[in-house]
Amino acid sequence: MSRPQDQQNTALSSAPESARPARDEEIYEHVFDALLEHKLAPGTRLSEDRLGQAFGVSRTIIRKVLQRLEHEGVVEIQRNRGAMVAHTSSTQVGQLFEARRCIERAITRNACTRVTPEQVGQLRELVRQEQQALDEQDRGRALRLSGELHLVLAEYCGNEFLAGFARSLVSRCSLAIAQYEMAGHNPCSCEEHNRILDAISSGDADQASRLMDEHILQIHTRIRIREETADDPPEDIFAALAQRRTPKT
Amino acid sequence: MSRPQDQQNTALSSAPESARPARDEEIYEHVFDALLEHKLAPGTRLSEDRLGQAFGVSRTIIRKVLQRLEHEGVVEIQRNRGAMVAHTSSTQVGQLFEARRCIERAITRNACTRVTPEQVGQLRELVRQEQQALDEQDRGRALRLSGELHLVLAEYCGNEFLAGFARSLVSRCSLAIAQYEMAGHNPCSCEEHNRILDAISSGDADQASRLMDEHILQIHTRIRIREETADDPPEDIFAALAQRRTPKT
DNA sequence: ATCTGAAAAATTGTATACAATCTCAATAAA
DNA sequence: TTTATTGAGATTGTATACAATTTTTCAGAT
Repeated sequence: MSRPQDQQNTALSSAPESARPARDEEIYEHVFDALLEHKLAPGTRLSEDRLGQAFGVSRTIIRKVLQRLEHEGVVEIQRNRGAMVAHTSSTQVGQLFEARRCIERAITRNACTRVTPEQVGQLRELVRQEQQALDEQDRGRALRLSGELHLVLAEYCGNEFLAGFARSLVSRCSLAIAQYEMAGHNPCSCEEHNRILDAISSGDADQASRLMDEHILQIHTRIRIREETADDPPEDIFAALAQRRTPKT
Repeated sequence: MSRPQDQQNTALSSAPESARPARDEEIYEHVFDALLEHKLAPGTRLSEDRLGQAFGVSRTIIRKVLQRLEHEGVVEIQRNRGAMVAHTSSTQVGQLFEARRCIERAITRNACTRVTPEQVGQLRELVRQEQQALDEQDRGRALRLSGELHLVLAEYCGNEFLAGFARSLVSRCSLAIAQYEMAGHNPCSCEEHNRILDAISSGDADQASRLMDEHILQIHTRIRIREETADDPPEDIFAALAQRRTPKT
């Protein structure tokens, strides 16, 4: 229905850019970030054709990306019916936060004995950016940065498996928040984040893991169950997806 | 190099079998079980062509299966270089068991308040089969059944996220064991399994989670680090893969 | 004998063709 | 009006063709 292949040839011949950085990985990150910024509401259909068109690749690549997202739990794929942004049942919300508390307590505890002062500095910087985004009313960015703090802390805990699980849970939680959260709530968790970092940098594992536990309970509490299914995305959402987001730092 | 397509046509026209049960899922399970039974050693190359030939499907399907296995951590895929059964570094072994203890303690604790007597019965049955496999010297089967006990218990804990993590960790551990374990060790953990089930069915969460923790430490202790890379699988390994394993019950 | 490099073979990466399935609207029957 | 039905259009499932890359082989030089 449009010119079949031209973009990837263009990229190949005209742009010699330093060692092609794996197209699928790039697309995956675009979509993943969009989810974390609540640009794609739960229930949104992700058509292979339209995504492929938006990014200038064939369905093969899109399929790979969607399968990865499915495995991380942020996308649902039904046989012969395609992919959509995952819904979260109220039962799942409870399980989600229970699992997060279990994992992130352990991560925080580990981090206390392994994290370097330099890493703490990077974490502080993330909180600062989150606060700044909030000041600038950029809610989507603040949300993503908040999630990113948990993700980066997880990477610093010295256990790649726990870190991977945390990644999956944090992004899944972000979707749940998008689905259930009241419109005009109070999203600021910067103060809590800073207190956790205080405890970590002082090496107080009990205190740090306790604060993290309470922090996650706090997030859970902010959610109020409201049955709501999101539908019909704005028409140009896929084209918008292909735009690069604001750089992280 | 051989007849391109014939098998799937055969399946389509001659066998009307009740609602085709998703070919990729089926293949995934074959390979997954083979991994858990130590039929595929770490380092074994998994060629798309050969796997496709063995199962009578195109590379498309095999690719999907391999990507899923990669995401679960039991297969490594390197760009342009294909897939192989995952290696586990000694650092990872430590992280693996640390994560398992964290997750399975929580699972066991939850199970104590949720598991039904009937479910306990099914778990007992698994232990019984494991013991039987050991008696019959069928070590591969015993290994798989041992892992399956942990997997099924995880499903009974009422938290799908923790269950998913446990699944990934248990299979990953199985590979680590295949890679590191001494040849003539003592693999019997049936007694430990039964004691854990005793505690669970009596509803003693503290005791049960403590026993599970010790059990996993025990498995970890049994592993002795030995640098060893497995190579050259027997030639017909892929054909053997396509055979159905012994039914679970 | 060993190393080097280039050609050949094998393997993976991606796009695409066609089949299978689902969606949905238009039509007909109740 | 409501409910079935049917068929066109859209979407996904799978195989396959071809391109890109890696691996292997083998001649030729040192």
